[in-house]
Amino acid sequence: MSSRKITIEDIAQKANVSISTVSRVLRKSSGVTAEKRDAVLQAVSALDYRPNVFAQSLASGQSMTIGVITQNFGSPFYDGILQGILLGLEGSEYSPLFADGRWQETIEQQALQTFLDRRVDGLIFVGGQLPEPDMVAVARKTPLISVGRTLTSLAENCIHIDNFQAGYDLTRYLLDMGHRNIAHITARMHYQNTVSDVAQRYAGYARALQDAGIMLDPGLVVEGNLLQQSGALAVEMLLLQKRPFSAIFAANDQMAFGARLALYRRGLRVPDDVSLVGFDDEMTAAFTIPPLTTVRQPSVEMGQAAAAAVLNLINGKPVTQQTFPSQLIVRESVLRLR
Amino acid sequence: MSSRKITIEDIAQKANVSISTVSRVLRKSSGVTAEKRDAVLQAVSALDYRPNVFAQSLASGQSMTIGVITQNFGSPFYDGILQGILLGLEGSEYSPLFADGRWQETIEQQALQTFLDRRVDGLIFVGGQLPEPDMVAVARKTPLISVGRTLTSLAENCIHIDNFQAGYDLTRYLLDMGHRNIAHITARMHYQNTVSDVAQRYAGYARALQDAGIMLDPGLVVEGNLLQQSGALAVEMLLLQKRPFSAIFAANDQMAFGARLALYRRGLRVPDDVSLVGFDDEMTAAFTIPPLTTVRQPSVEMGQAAAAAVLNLINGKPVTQQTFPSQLIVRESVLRLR
DNA sequence: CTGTTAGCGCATTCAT
DNA sequence: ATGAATGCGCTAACAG
Repeated sequence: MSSRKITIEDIAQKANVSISTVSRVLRKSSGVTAEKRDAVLQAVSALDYRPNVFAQSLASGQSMTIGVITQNFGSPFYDGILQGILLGLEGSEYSPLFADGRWQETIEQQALQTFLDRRVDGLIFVGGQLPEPDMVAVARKTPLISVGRTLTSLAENCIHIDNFQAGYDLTRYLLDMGHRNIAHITARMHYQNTVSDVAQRYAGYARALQDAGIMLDPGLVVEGNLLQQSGALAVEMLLLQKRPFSAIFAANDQMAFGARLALYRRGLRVPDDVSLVGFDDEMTAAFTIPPLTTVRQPSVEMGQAAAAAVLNLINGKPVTQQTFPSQLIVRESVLRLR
Repeated sequence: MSSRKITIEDIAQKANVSISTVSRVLRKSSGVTAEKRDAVLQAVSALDYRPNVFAQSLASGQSMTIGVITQNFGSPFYDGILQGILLGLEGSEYSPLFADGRWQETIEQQALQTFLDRRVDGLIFVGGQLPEPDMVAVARKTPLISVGRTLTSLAENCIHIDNFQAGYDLTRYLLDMGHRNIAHITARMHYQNTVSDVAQRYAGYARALQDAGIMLDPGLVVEGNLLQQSGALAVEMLLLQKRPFSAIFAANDQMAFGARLALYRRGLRVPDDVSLVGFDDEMTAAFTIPPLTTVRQPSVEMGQAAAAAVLNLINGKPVTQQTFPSQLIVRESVLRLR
């Protein structure tokens, strides 16, 4: 490997200018003669020059990166958001750095630290477990946006759908289909002082029942942990209660899948014996048997919005809380009664 | 924000030593008096000092990072590999940088370029579309490992299962269950001069039939694109052929899910009318109706191996091609005939 | 508009 | 064993 790394100086020489001029055309800052500019550009492509990002960052104090911390690379739903972020960052001078918190707070903490060490200019959390005070502390130093998790003390920095409304509408749909005994599979609703999105879904469910003059039966509300397995367990518990129910509203698709399997194991058909609805519209929801009725969050758009928001924050512009509309996706997992 | 960023110099002052000494204890290099070492360490934690990675990298020429390029953050299978990589890197001085190629060559190319610009010390490709010559060129400059994609001219740098054997075993299993007319849903088998993993699966399928004295019926082999939708289309095509088949072997779970839906739409029951097997053992495979028989690749272990391998390459140690065993996961989607 | 110069924060010789 | 000095490659005043 004889080819020494080429630097800005090589370009300067080949273009017969000073390194500052080279820097100028590269950073497209103040005016430079078209002539010199072309010469520089030519030299750059001729020598296939790539600026050293470390030197750049060290000198400028900016890393031109945005750290994205998600909780699960394997989830199709979060994946949509990541796609959106990618899209939203396209064309901006910033490039994303990804990390996966794996739903474990220590790992998330590490990821955050790594990003902070890398001097990211902005942060996007997709979900997350970190205590809200920590988030606030970070936000004070670094522009921060949260998607899919609502931070009460950082409301403007959050991007989400109206989970209450969505939960209400979904329950309302089941009611309209003639269901009266609607079970609900939720998940831990509070974390530190953060009210999670599933809590809002639950609240919507409760309100819809109330508005319909139906007494909410606490025995029909069971708690899972958002994973498939817990959905199956939830159904087992539900069945143990011996309380009748004709429909199940799972707070996310994963748990709905688990519930689906448990029902199958018990010989209960969907939707003939029990109707089932989920939440998130994961990719596979359309391919289950039967295809699952669920709620779609505009994840890609939300990701784009998140990207746009950090960019704004970085540029000192203010951001306002953004609520996106969700959409009821009606498929075949719900039976019309009577 | 009065607190100016604290640097190595602040530590040096507080510990009454020179910055070089501080640097020494931090880099755990040559001997330093226990006394001074402790003083430095104390100052470090007292001031909560975090070295500037850019300065470090600029001065040392190393970034202490490993770039991981995957093709789909949303796939549970790839997710296992990423988990493994995380595990394998744990404790090493290197931290991973993730990027998602989104199955698009241009994006993958960009991600690679970004990593190269960031001077990653090593690269791990999880799947990928880049032309093999490009990969070879990159490998010449930067330690590189490929997981889930076999590069013929970079064999030692690849980590995979024996896809031929797995395809053979899976087909053999169907034969043992009494099936004679076994359809196969595959995918594009060649990309540039790379023989893809699904091609090996197909070869195993073909050989198993041959060994069983069964003539392979080309009409029973259809091509998809690894996505769910294509599995559904494949079944439609299969049905159009009017050729009888009692089982379908899809080259991956995603296509199996699609096939499952198409069968459902056609009123065909699984496994009563048609048996179905997939490949990859994605998380949801266990939660479909019925649960899907498939092949599990030890993705986490493969990820760990990949991490270990890059680390070795970085340290100048040689690596050898690694083939992992796969495991047949028998579930309820296959009917024993007669 | 353009060249010169001084750091950015740290690793690393080179002396001592 | 330790400190002083040099430079990594680039940006950003600063002069001109």
